[in-house]
Amino acid sequence: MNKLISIVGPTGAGKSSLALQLARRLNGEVISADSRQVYTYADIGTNKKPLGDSAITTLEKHSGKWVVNGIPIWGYDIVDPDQDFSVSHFVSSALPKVHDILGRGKVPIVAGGTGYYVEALLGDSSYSEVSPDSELRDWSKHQKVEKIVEELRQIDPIIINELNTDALMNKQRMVRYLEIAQAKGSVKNAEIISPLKDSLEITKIGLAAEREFLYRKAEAWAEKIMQGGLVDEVSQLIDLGYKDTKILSGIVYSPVVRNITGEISVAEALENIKSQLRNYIRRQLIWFRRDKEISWYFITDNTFDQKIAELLESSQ
RNA sequence: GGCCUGGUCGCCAAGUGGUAAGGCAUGGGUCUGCAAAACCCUUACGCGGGGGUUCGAUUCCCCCCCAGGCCU
Repeated sequence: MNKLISIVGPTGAGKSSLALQLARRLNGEVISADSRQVYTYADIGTNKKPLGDSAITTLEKHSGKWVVNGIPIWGYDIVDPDQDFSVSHFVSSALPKVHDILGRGKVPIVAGGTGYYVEALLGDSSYSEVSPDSELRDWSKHQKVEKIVEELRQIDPIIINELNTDALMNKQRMVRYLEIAQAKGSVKNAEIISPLKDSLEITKIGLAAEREFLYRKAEAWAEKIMQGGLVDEVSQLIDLGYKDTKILSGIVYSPVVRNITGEISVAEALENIKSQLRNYIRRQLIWFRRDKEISWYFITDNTFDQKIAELLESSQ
């Protein structure tokens, strides 16, 4: 059975560098599972381009992949910032890549912090390919969740019973379910589960550390990119006309935009970025906690290198 | 030395003589195309300290402490 390795964990835990190491050792190629690294022109704020990483000796950018130290990393620069991108796009792009890599006799190494993307690709989480219905979405803006839920109940009462109360209060998700139900008759009908889980031997590696350590590391990174090119990157994105895109309204980027437009100071922007990163790390840890198949490695453990070495031995 | 204002959860901050809003942060959680998203839940037997009045005070009175401002 063919092998696939996945590496997950919160930002800053070192997923990419471990992925590169494993790729070199095992004759593999990396697939990035990150909802922000797919965008062109967003290199520093997404950490595609780590600042001051001496381990990186060569770096070539191509559309859809970068080649770092001779190792291909797929999933970078797939689309421009003004284009739609979502789980389904990710799986459509990554799944063929997995087969492609296997077909060349190499090992696919999926590394990323977007838990939903990783799970959808591996088959641990379902998704659907129903396209957004802009009319429905516009209409829903002026509706209450209850109204959306009622509409959904008319079409698909079964799903309503299966949903928990948290979901029923989440308008964004209810609109999506209604969208799917309207297109397919029921939410269940649209369910897609990736087949990878059953056709590959998957090794899941989780990288983690103490909360405080991760927070401090993320804060240090924030300071580094703030001084080292993030502002220029954001200015460039704005100049290219991408001011109102998803990437610029997300964490790390939005405070910089607000600083550039004069709403907040540099210091405030930095604090904002740090606080958003801490929050993000927390949510990532909560997400990955669910998957009991993940073997966790603590990067602060002084036997970390040794344990990784043992892992490499066993996966040869 | 005198006068004034203020001292409420980690931070910001409402408020009442009848038993402490809210925001942020924190922590937990949900997850079928926005997932670095969206949403849900969670946090002060306590309102600077000590007396007093009262059936009852965080809220009223007295003293003290602290912070800021002003005056001599």
